[in-house]
Amino acid sequence: MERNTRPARNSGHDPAELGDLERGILAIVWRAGAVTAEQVREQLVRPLKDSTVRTVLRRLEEKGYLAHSVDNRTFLYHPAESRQRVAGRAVKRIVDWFCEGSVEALLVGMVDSKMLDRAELQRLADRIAGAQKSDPHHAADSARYGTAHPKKEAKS
Amino acid sequence: MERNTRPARNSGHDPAELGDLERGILAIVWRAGAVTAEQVREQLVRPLKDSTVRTVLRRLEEKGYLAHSVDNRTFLYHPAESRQRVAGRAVKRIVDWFCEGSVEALLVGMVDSKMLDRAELQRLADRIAGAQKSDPHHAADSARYGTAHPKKEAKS
DNA sequence: TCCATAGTGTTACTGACTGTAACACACAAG
DNA sequence: CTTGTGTGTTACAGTCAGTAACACTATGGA
Repeated sequence: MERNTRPARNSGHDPAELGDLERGILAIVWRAGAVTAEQVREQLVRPLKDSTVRTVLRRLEEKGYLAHSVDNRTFLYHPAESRQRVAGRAVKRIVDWFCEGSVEALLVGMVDSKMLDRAELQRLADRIAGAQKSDPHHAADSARYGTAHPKKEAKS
Repeated sequence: MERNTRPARNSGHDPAELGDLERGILAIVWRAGAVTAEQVREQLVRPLKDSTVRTVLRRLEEKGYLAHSVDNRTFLYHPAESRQRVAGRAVKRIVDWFCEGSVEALLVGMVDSKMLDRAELQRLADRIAGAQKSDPHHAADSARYGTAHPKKEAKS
């Protein structure tokens, strides 16, 4: 009888449902492209035990955000999806829940909350339109939006 | 020492951090405009005890989503913020977390995920721009984006 | 061959949060 | 004063994230 007694926060697998640490680690992986648990650990601001980092990485993989390949006995984690896609899905959920599916309402809300002004929105729309037209099949980019993080040495 | 041992899922107060029931009840309040716990209960699909509903309403108020006035000994809950604003904030968080603040990256992700096509984005941009121009100081609207829900009796 | 090392797999505990609700208390009406 | 009706308080179970210890396993050198 499916007792819906539990919060079931993570039905499916949605980005907003990540904890701070998970999100932080996910961000590190996205920036680096591919990293080992050790490398992730090194980039953390807080000192965490190695097993902690690995547990989180494993959970992120279980949740579908990461994937890994084995490079000579060592796990090399890498994104399973681009940040943009994940963000897009997360936003879609929000739009469905809070704006009843209306993207317009969302954009209005953003402009409304001074998160975005109409001029910028217009510019973005133009740029997106342009980008789409000139490159209709990009999809897994990651190093495009000025991370500006010198981390790079992620052992590629 | 502030042990950051706890998940602290709800730092501040963010919409994505709401449970299903909370979200559902919040939606009901948004639709109705102002309701009593009893009315909310009536609109729920699942049969919940009156105290359950009231607890959730109180929690939503604690979290800042709702506010209430007392109408002759009875609480009348109403939204503390418009859906659009809440959605806007939620999206902002996502953009900050997953797109490093780049709204453009987000929009790209949405287009990318087929959540939005560039033509529609353009149309929306135009409409928003127009709306903004004609009414540069609106801020706490709520009943503007065709909820299309026959409010009263919202349980349609 | 055998051990130390590096890395993985397993298991677990704690605290926070949500869903759900019982129970006690207060006040208005009859 | 009794009875509703509605509020305030308290609680418990389940889930999840943060955090980590411990066990296990190859691999390379002594």
